[in-house]
Amino acid sequence: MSEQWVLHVDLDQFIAAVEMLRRPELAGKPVIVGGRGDPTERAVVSTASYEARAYGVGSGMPLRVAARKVPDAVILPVDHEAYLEASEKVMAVLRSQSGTTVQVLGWDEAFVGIEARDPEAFARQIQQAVLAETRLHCSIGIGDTLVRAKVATSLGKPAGIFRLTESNWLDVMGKLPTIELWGVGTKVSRRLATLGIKTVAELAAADPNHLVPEFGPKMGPWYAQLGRGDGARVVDDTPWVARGHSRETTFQRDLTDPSQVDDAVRELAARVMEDVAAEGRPVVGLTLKVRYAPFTTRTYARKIPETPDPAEVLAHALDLVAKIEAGRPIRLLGLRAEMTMPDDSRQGHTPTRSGW
DNA sequence: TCTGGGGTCCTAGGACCC
DNA sequence: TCTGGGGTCCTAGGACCC
Repeated sequence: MSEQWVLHVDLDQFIAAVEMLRRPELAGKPVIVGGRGDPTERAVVSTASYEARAYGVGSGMPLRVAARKVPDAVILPVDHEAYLEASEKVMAVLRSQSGTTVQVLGWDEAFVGIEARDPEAFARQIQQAVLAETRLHCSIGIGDTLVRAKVATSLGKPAGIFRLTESNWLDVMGKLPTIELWGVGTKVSRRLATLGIKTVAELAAADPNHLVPEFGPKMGPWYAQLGRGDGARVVDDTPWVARGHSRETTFQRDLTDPSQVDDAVRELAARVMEDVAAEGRPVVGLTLKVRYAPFTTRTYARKIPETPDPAEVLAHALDLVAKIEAGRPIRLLGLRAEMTMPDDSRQGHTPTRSGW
């Protein structure tokens, strides 16, 4: 009997692997990709090769710190186009396998819905096809829900396959801390601990209503469901519809001059509106994000009358700039444009937390 | 030597209306 | 003079993911 399965395909050290493909001499070396490849600049690590991770370098770490930890690391600039191109090849391979439904989650990962008697055999076939077509290795999680497939992948890394279903979920995951769950980070795991919930098993056993006072009516029950590995079982390949677009820049030297801030907003608005225009949808809201040095972040948001006109959007953006605290040095400036949804409702694929 | 850039969603609190 | 609830909209902030 064939059954429905969810596969979660995740490329191993994707960005570093792509760099090694075009520079084979890097294989086996500690490779760090981040920013413009200059460790003296304000930037963070996008990906580190397994060799670099052995020194304690991970993504999100300041590039300067990473460079200090691994003095002989090869540090490369981020090359979005190259990763996008590699990603599209991988996704094409996944779609080309017969009977697959592919839901892309990012450059280097996707859910793949299949019907199979032997999902491990199917997964091996995918790994071989991806390797043959792209020379990239991937790990695959197999699950009866999206959440279990996603979590299973990390147990199969690197280049492995792991199956998590209702029947072995608690055996495998029960004793692990809640932070191992996808969607539970440092803050939430700490708040769960104050309720006496430290492990996945404890979360799975929690009464959803007991979590509502702490996390609210949606998130409370959702965390309880996560603990059980429960959720959607069907991979949804409906095309993605973006809710908005944003651009951010971090200034290498803090900005204090208001005219410089104005110029920066003009530039960000222009770049954001390029993306918006490409979709031909109007803008309905704006958010300006400011990081005051050293590390306070404030957001200023505003609904605006629906418009597709970049000049109008810019005018509203410059209006928001007036809210910036005068005289405080600015380190990061971001601008986000929210767009209408088709039919003015949420259509297309919506991987909301509650939906998963 | 402090902390990127692109996203998503949820919650709280105030304003306002009936 | 004092003050009900319910509902919606908006803004700000938080949390998480890759």
